[in-house]
Amino acid sequence: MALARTYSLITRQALELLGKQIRLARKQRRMTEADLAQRVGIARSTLQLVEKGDPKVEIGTVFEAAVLVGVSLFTAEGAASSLAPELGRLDASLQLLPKKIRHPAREVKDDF
Amino acid sequence: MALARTYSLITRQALELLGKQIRLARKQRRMTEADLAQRVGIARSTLQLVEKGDPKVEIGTVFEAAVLVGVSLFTAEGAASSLAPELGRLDASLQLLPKKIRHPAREVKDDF
DNA sequence: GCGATATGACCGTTGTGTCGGTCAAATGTC
DNA sequence: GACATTTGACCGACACAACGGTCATATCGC
Repeated sequence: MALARTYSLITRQALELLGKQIRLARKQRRMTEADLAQRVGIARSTLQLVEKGDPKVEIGTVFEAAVLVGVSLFTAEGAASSLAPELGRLDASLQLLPKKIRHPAREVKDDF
Repeated sequence: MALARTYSLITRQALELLGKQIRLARKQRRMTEADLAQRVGIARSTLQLVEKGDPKVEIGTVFEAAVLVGVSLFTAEGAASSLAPELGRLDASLQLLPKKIRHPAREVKDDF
């Protein structure tokens, strides 16, 4: 077997959180696993991994499942039909920075 | 070739947003692609997909990259060392709902 | 209670994402 | 300006995640 990849605590918690949000939202909408899976276009077994917060599922499928049950990805509660404004702001910020980083950051402070 | 999976606009925007946040944060920390990729433990080519917002990368790698450059996943700006409280709340909510959904939700309103 | 069915867990096959490499172009440094 | 280096794009091979199926169990509706 290959060496298992490791994930930070925050990553694992975020994954578990997202999965449970999806599961909760699905139940609130009275959908079965099979039903939601079909809507997302994935197998039921895959949806089970998603709701468990498995790190190895494609991010696109997880996000899509979230959207289909009404879990807002970046915006607070409900609202947010478009993320365009934020995208624009990010583009602007990126323009301000140099396109290439030279100084390969000798030592970065892992303060988190 | 197989039929390409489709993703909703919101999903695509969220993916692009997250990718650009990572890219921005990486540059602000003066890290090169190669540097960050190595830290995350993935190939540079994969990191490029992550920063582009490609839907088919593993969600675990994307989240890990985000964490490593300081992009907060669910909490607002900076803070948030632990997501435990939210997890607890979700668990509580889940307890309140029936464990199994019968009524397979004949028609769900796709209002989004 | 009983029947229907949703869920949890598991498994072999197969499609495909990841790797690691290359090359050209663009950028920042001196 | 010249050089070192980062970035963008691409590719074949391999590892492995998704599929979709099964089975046992537990739960809900009646």
